[in-house]
Amino acid sequence: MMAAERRDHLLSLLAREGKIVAKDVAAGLGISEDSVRRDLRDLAAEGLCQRVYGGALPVSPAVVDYTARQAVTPDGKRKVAATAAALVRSGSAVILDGGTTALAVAHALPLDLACTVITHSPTIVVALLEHPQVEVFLLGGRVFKHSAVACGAAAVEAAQNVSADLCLLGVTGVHPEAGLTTGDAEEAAMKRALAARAADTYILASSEKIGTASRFRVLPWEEISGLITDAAPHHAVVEQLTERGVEVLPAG
Amino acid sequence: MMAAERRDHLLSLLAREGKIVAKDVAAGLGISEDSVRRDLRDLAAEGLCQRVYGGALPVSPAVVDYTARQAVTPDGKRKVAATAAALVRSGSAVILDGGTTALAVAHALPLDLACTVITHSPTIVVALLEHPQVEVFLLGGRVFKHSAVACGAAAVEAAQNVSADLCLLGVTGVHPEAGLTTGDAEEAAMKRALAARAADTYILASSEKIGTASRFRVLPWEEISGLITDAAPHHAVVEQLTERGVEVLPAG
DNA sequence: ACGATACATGCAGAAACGTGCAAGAACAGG
DNA sequence: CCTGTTCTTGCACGTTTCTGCATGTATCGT
Repeated sequence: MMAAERRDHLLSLLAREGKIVAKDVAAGLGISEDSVRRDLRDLAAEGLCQRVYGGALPVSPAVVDYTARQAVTPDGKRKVAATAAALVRSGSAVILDGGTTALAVAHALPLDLACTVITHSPTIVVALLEHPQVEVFLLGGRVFKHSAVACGAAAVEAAQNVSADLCLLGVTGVHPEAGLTTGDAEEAAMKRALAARAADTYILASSEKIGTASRFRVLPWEEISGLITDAAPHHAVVEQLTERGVEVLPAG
Repeated sequence: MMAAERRDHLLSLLAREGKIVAKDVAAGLGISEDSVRRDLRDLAAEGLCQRVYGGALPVSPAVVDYTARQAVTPDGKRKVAATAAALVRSGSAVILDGGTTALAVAHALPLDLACTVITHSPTIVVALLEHPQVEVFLLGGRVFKHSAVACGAAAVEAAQNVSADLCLLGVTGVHPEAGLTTGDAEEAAMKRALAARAADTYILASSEKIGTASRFRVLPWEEISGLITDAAPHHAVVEQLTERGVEVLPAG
């Protein structure tokens, strides 16, 4: 069991169980509590968990930070969402990812727009309830608390049964070398499955995502139709992407 | 149960119930009252709650969403929900219907309960995000705007792939002759599909539903395990149901 | 006013913690 | 192949924190 492996184990355990008890993990993995404590200390230093007496807890309970994120939609996300919403034509079918930016897109859709939205996010569904003309198809599966979307084998399978004109994907990292990335492997797989079911795929990337990379690759540049961002067109990373042939739609 | 975990528990309990009784919490968590009091003292010192004799209250009673929720969730539904929530055992799998009563059940589940909830309601999923220990499986399908649940062939098919110990169904009509009814044919079919996947099925029926009937039959009396209602046990219709062999669980 | 209950405080055992240290593995450079 | 370095890991030790109990005090309901 290597150190990095242990760290991953701890993080996934934290995501899955909502807490970590140092003693139990040590016993479970057959390593000393000291190592567990050391790892937890490091993770806490990186802001990936909150150290408490006896173990660790998520930085802030998944729910809390989700609702908190939901409370305020930063200006950048709103601009990106508005530009993305403009891509949705009346009568078309669009696959909408989960996450706060996608949620902003749902809110940004014209109230009288008639289209079909396919999503794996219950939050998006709830948001679209106030769009009477929008037909919603929900992809089911195991719900990942962290991002409040359906993931896993069942969700991917459900995605195989739909097709759409457009797919709007959120990611957490947009990097010239690393490509489009997100922090969870299951989510990455789900996003790939969604993108594969649409004729065109656009990435929603508010400026703070530009130039950063997360752990898991979602898609290579070749497989997306374009990137929607509010970052300045002359931004170094954006220019690099344009050179690579990525179509960048400026938002704002 | 770690100290930090306990604090979180207390805070969420406070947010949900609007008050904390030290003795009850101590008994509920199986810890000494001293620990609870110590925690409450600390929380009060941080301004996160207001210490009072016997327990604690929120810092500002106005911000408690409990009161707001209480306003929209009638007393009857809350009682029914609480009784239904008590049926859910730790580690079990429960199918939860859509609708306001089922939503009340989701809110009534203990925050530290570990179980699996299967539902076709995005609203329920969102509500359960604040239950870190609850594993949620979402059944996808075409979303019916009227009741905000997934219905139709895809949803019924998705339901075929799950099994549960318990199914909690809401209906709009409970009538001795007409049986259990609801206002939409698709929803009725979906409820049937859900009930078929659980070992036991209980009906959530706040008192205003008793004695009324809607257009579409959901299930015959024989196929349910019981009825949870806040209607008086000597209510004419309830007595009739009891005579028919329906197990009635009083909520109150 | 009085009994019952809740409370604060002090205390002791237990558990968790941080730190220093040494043994071992991985690795680079000679 | 050897050697020095660095990193990791487990252990030992002293320290801190937690928790339940006991004691005495404060507060509540009647």
